Amino acid sequence: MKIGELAARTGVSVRSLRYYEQQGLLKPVRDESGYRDYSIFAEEQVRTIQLYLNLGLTTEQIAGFLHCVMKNKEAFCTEVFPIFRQKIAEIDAQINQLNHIKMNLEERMQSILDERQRDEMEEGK
Amino acid sequence: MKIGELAARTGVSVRSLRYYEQQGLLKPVRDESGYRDYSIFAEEQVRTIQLYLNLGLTTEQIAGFLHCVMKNKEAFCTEVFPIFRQKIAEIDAQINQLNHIKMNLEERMQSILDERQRDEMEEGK
DNA sequence: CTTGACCTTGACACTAATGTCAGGGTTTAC
DNA sequence: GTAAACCCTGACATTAGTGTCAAGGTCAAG
Repeated sequence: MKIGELAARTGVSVRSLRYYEQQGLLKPVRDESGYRDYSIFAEEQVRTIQLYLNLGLTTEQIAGFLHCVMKNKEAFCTEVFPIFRQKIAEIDAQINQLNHIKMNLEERMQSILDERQRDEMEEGK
Repeated sequence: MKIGELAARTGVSVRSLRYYEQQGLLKPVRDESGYRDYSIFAEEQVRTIQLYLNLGLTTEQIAGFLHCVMKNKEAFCTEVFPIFRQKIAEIDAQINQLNHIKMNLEERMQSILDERQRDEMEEGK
């Protein structure tokens, strides 16, 4: 299957497919004229890549375990667990920071409201 | 005050001070030889800029309300509220997305654990 | 009057995945 | 045999703030 067909089947752009290859995620063979030739497994592989990209993993991280995920041996792929744990820890840290910022912003809004209230009181006295 | 002194006082790099100026956040005058000359108010202004950058606002957003925050009239600056509200909404959306991703990752880890368990059972029977 | 510390502008690098364009080769259908 | 549709590589742009370098002007102390 040529790159255009794979792109059409998966909804992933030709540009991205070439990028995944460059990052070591796909390894199509080349035909006589240099065109990429993808196996039938490439389609599932691309969907898997997209899945993990959407979960916020980088192509580098995905490259670290894609080979065993594709063999349906996720369960015995020792590379998967630490990456998932690390990602979850990152997410927790991000959520914490966002909550801090949100609270800070809310405090600021509240103090503005308080100040307005005070000013209205003073005007009215 | 020249740019180096302002950088030393605030802990913000010379590079960043020039960038803030380019983004319309600072407007130092120039002396005869073209050197930037900052007023004494610039120091507080820079600290304020850093505060809001750390809260995740962009220089463009900060430029939208910095003038009135600096006059200590935050309370009557109509520009502040919608920006804060928008930022809080963005943060909520980000937290939601991160939670979805986290749950997805946890489910995946759990299903790997379950699969391992199943395989161990099968081996042992 | 020279040295070193400071200032100026302009430019490129970084991150990560993707869009897009240019310039050129191949294949397919008519 | 030609035009359309496809493929190739390489390169630059995007975001947003900051680091860093080059090439050069200015200033203060000795």
